[in-house]
Amino acid sequence: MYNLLLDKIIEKVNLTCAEQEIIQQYFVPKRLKKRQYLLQEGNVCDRLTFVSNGSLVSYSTDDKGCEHVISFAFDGCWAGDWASLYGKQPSSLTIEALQPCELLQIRAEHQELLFTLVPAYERFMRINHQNTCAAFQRRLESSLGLCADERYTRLIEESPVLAARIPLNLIASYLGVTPETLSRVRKQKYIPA
Amino acid sequence: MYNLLLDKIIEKVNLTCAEQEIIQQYFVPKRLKKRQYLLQEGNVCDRLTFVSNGSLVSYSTDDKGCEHVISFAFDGCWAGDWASLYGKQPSSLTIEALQPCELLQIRAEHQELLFTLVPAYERFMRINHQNTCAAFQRRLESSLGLCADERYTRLIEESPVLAARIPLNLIASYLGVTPETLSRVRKQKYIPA
DNA sequence: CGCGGGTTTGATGATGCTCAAGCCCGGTGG
DNA sequence: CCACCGGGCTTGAGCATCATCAAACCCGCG
Repeated sequence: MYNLLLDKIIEKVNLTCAEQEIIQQYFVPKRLKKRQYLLQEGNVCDRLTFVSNGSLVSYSTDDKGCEHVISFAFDGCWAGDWASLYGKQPSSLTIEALQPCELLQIRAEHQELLFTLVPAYERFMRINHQNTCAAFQRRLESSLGLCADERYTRLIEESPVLAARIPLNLIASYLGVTPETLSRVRKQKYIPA
Repeated sequence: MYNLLLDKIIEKVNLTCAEQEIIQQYFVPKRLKKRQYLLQEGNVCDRLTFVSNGSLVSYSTDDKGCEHVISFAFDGCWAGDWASLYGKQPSSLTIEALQPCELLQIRAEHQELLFTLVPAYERFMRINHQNTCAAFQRRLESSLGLCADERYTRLIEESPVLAARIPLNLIASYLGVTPETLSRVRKQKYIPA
């Protein structure tokens, strides 16, 4: 259960056995069934989640009740509402299990402790957040600069895994279009004749 | 020149005088005139920039030559192409001075050194990147969930400073609409009669 | 077998873009 | 000092993209 977590960290920084022990102590396991919520809009997100196994989706809900997918998280990914977690504000996101999940969670205040106890963990998180920023930036670039079919094309180029594992209506939401539009884009793309 | 930089860091973490000295040594000053480029699309972004004074805009350019503003940076802000800086890939962004700027820059490899020499600096950057993630997330939420006039309304609520200092055509680009559309939105909003 | 979620298809309509022109205003040079 | 220029902003008309609404379809599952 903890193997993937430690592997992912060791991929970026060195950890002694003792440090690995400490890290494990602060991450508590949690299971979610399909369709269960990890976080609901309005609650404060007070812990960071690592996905050992399964998949999660984060989405915001607008005035009209429409849901907009902000991100997905698969095995080895991290999930949470960054704005809530680091701003101590109520979450605007809902996070839900797309499949049965095995998760590892650390509470925000425990993570602060861990940063001090294991500096390498803090370094890991710094790197992790750098990559998250980079990913968000790229996402914004496509969202602002490309039209529907280009966004879809780029998505399947860059994240074939995602395209394969996620139902089309959620991919549509992630791309910022309706399922109908995505359907037409795909038709266009694969039956160009 | 270095005061604002150190202030911003000390706002989040403690620094001894010796550490402040070390940090200063790695940040080298640079001046930019209005309209000058800090980074051009295609080059690798190999340094992180702190704005002591002035303002910068980062934008990506699409196939048709249209520019899409990704972010602004004012006094006390950080700028760079995260995807390029942390992914070692050619930048898809151009960064340009909107006003004469006084900047402080640190090279990526020097920053790695600094992380080790001054752990508090690494902590600061971790926090800084957390906040950047949170900001990107909020931006994506409005971009996906709100229509043009709602995005503009939220912008002037949340960043009146930005709305005051930036010409409308750049705000339009930041919001993902054309200047014409923004103009009509503003008319609508302030002359509702 | 029938239900229901996800996907597709079609017709219609709104939002926001494009193109084109005019306006406002500050800066420059005669 | 004024006339001219140019960039930023506004306004208008027509149009493309994509959303909406509605219905049919497909297929796994109870």
